[in-house]
Amino acid sequence: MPFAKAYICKRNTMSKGLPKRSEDYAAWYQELVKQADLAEHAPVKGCMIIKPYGFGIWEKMQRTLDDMFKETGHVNAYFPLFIPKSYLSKEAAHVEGFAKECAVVTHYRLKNSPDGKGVIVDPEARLEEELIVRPTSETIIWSAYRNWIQSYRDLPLLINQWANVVRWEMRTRLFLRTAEFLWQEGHTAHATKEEAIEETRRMLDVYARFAEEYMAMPVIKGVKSENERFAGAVDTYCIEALMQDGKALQAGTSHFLGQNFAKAFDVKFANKEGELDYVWGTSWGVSTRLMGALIMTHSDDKGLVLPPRLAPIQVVIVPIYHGDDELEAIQTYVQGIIEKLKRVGIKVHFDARDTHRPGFKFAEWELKGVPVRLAIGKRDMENNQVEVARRDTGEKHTAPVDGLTEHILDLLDDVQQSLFKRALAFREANTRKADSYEEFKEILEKHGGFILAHWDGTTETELRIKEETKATIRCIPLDAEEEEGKCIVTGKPSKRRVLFAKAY
RNA sequence: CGGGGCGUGGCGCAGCCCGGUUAGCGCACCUGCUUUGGGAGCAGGGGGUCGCAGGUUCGAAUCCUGCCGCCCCGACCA
Repeated sequence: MPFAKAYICKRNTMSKGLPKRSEDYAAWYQELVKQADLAEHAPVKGCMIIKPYGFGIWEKMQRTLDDMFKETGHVNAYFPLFIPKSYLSKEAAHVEGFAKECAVVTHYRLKNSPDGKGVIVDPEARLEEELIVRPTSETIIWSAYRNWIQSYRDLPLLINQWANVVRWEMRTRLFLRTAEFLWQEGHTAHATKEEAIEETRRMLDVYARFAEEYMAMPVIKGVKSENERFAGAVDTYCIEALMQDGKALQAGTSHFLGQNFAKAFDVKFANKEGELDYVWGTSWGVSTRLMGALIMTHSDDKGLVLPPRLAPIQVVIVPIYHGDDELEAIQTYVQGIIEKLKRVGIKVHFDARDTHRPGFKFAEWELKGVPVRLAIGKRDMENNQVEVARRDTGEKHTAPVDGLTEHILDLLDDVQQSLFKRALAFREANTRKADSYEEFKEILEKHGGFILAHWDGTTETELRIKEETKATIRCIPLDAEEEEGKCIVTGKPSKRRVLFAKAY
């Protein structure tokens, strides 16, 4: 089982226990990320090292999403990390949005320091045009699309790229907000507005399906208010999830770009009638932030809790033995079990380490969130059974070795479903309606969570609420019912409730 | 950018006020023996330019000056 070995042998801290979520949620999160061996801080401020176990989860996310993108007709490509400074400024709202957090490359050479200590930037080697490290790739991609698109026959253009991007953030947190992060960004071009909007919505649905079916994380699909919209978009759609501490997390966004980038980069096509028109664009992305969402949706005071569909190790087997002979006997005995589990695609790891005792291993695999644990000792072998423990509830039972594979498949499926149901129940219990500003503030202070309230649709009101309560409009839910009401702040008429929360 | 905190073996810390043996503790690591159904015990062992640069002093982890870095909490953002 060499794949699992890399996940377990490199950890450099192993303290007993985590901070309690109820006492210090931020500390719990931070410690969990480190102790479960997902990531650590890099020497560069705001950057992180994603460790093998954390990256293993990300890889599963990537693979699943990538398949979903392919199924919906997209292909992958790769565009450069560096963007000429002039490109960024071609779309007015876009620069405006990103200018404050760009890393800029100004030189291309170092030289030995005159004092003999280390190296310095060679002042002779200044770039003629400075380069921006991409905070997102719309500009460089649309500059290429200009050459790729001439006719309606070139459309739609459905491209995705997996990449790293850099946004120089003031305040960072592992996975949730880092200066450099990994993501995918889809960039599509279409002949009609309707088709582009359809694409925007389709990819939003893909994200929602991924979040719910794989991450077991319920999300609310919605549209952003003007204030929260992506810089350069006409409309920004999003999926919003609720974390265990009652704060909202934007887990993915899909933008309808209108013709904004087409106009900025002069991307025109000839339609069937031979008339020239600007193409319609979309862009959509999810990032390693999903890791943070995953952690904060399911995990508990004992550690990580992973949904089976994204767990790098789905089943761990811990032998309980006296002496080397017994260990060997168990090892032989479980071979058959392991083979069968593998054959149906279950990722299984046999923890044969003789340097740690069972109790230690139990605690460690719980910390790492492995969904199902099997323990096998002499007694079990004699009775042809194993002890089965599920991570999400902590429940243990014994199961016969005969038919174990089917039993485990069912169990993994059950864990997956239960996690989703539990998270959904939590969200429902923490989604409340407020019909006055007083009530709104009270809910926010007492419970946090999502609040559905009427809003007059103006940025002024939105900003005032944000200023006074720290809560923001997470989205206007797509499935919001038509309901006559009055804005909780101004009393002006409103046709539907919007979703508020304090957010990450 | 404001406020707070911290830099001492891999990790977490003590020591610093009040300068003075060989810089200490827990975890981790290595060796051996006994252990193994919920985070093992004993014995032995290795590992440190005390963030960096100056200064004061017979003597600096400790006092002074300057610098650097990181983390946490706020204002902005996925």
